[in-house]
Amino acid sequence: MSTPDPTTRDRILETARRLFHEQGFHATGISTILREADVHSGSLYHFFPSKDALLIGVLELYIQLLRPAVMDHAEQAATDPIERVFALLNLYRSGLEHLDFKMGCPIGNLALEVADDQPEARRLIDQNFRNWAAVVRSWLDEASDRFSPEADREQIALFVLTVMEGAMMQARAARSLVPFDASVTQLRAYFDALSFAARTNAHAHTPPASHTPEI
Amino acid sequence: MSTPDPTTRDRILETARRLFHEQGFHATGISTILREADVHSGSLYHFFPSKDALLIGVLELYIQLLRPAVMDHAEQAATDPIERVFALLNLYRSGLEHLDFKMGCPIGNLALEVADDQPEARRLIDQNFRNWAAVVRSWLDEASDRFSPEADREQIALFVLTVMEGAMMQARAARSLVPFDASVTQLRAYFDALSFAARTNAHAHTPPASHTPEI
DNA sequence: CAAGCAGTTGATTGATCATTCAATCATGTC
DNA sequence: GACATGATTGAATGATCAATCAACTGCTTG
Repeated sequence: MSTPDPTTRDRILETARRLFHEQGFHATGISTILREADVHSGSLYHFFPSKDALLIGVLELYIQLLRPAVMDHAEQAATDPIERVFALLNLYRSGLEHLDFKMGCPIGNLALEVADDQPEARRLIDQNFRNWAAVVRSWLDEASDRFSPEADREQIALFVLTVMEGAMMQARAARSLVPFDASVTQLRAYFDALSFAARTNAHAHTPPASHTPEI
Repeated sequence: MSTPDPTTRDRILETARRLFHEQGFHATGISTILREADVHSGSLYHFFPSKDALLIGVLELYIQLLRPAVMDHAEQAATDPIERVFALLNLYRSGLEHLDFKMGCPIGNLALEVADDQPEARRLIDQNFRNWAAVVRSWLDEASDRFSPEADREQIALFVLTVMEGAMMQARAARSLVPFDASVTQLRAYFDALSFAARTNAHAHTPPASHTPEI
């Protein structure tokens, strides 16, 4: 009912998306995609002129999936905007656990595998990252009362993405949630400190914002 | 003088290391390694029985390179242990800039590309991460006066690695230092907050260490 | 000088890679 | 029912992949 008749194109995209996530882009052969999607090569090349074009299609699919497959679940898991940030991180934590550390963030995986000779794919990976951080940013803005006016919420949103990706990478390598939980715990402590600073920002004892590099 | 006759094995390892970093593991063909190292296939397979074994050799090489090629430079760039942490991050920043965002952290790249069917490689990637974090941990311990006793310096060291890897990934995707600098700035603010909390830890107004998940 | 052996040569293997394309099928239009 | 168009079939292409191996070289040791 909800998915009455997936198009051939959709079946190719979904299979490629899954295999790129499971095995990586280079490690996934076209023949495997054809077999698992139950499609012949001519059909694939009818819709996607090359493997690179297929990757672009997958990255566009991920842009569409961000809200329904990721962010909606985080928003459902918590109502407080700050708690939504950590609910989001917890979604990725659950993914690690359930898939036995075999797969990390699909965009992160592609980000490090896709070389510079695929500029369009690189651009779409960047767009995925920007959209992800923009949702976090919107949550932070909802909780603007818990940040001091000097706190750069755009930077903090990028920082949350940084922590998620770095924590996923370490957890996969260690096949353990320890580094992931450690990173999230430290991020939580930072958020607590920011909130504390916001509550006492009229005083003189706020931590100095020194060492901020020129950008 | 300093490198007076690299052995064939060393030449293979160094070429493979460079190409894996530039292009990734799967994207690098044996034939390319052979050409650029000026070696014939039999010689390569005399030392390394398979491409996977070559990857293991490269990862062991990286373990050896950590101190002389990375950490020594960070220690030379700053004497204060906390500043060494940020000097280390600045080394990676320089790498991004210098190489036009084409290459990130070689270990991080491999961490996301190497699948679970190469358990020995995965273990060595984890070892590289652990050694990296252990050096950071040793610096944090040197500056233990700037952390409150409750601050978990082991977790913080893992957190620094998380931030480095996540920031490198985002910077590469964006082809911009903005997300990298944003992440480092936020990490610096966290360190400042930790230091501030340590200086005032006798008071009642320290941020609550709530929401720490059980591990 | 003989024997042994680590190291090297380089052609060759079969498998798999991404991609092509002429033929065929399904569907809607005039 | 003729025609056009989009979609599908599936065998075939040449390139490249990792890996093999018998022959050969140069050095060391007795």
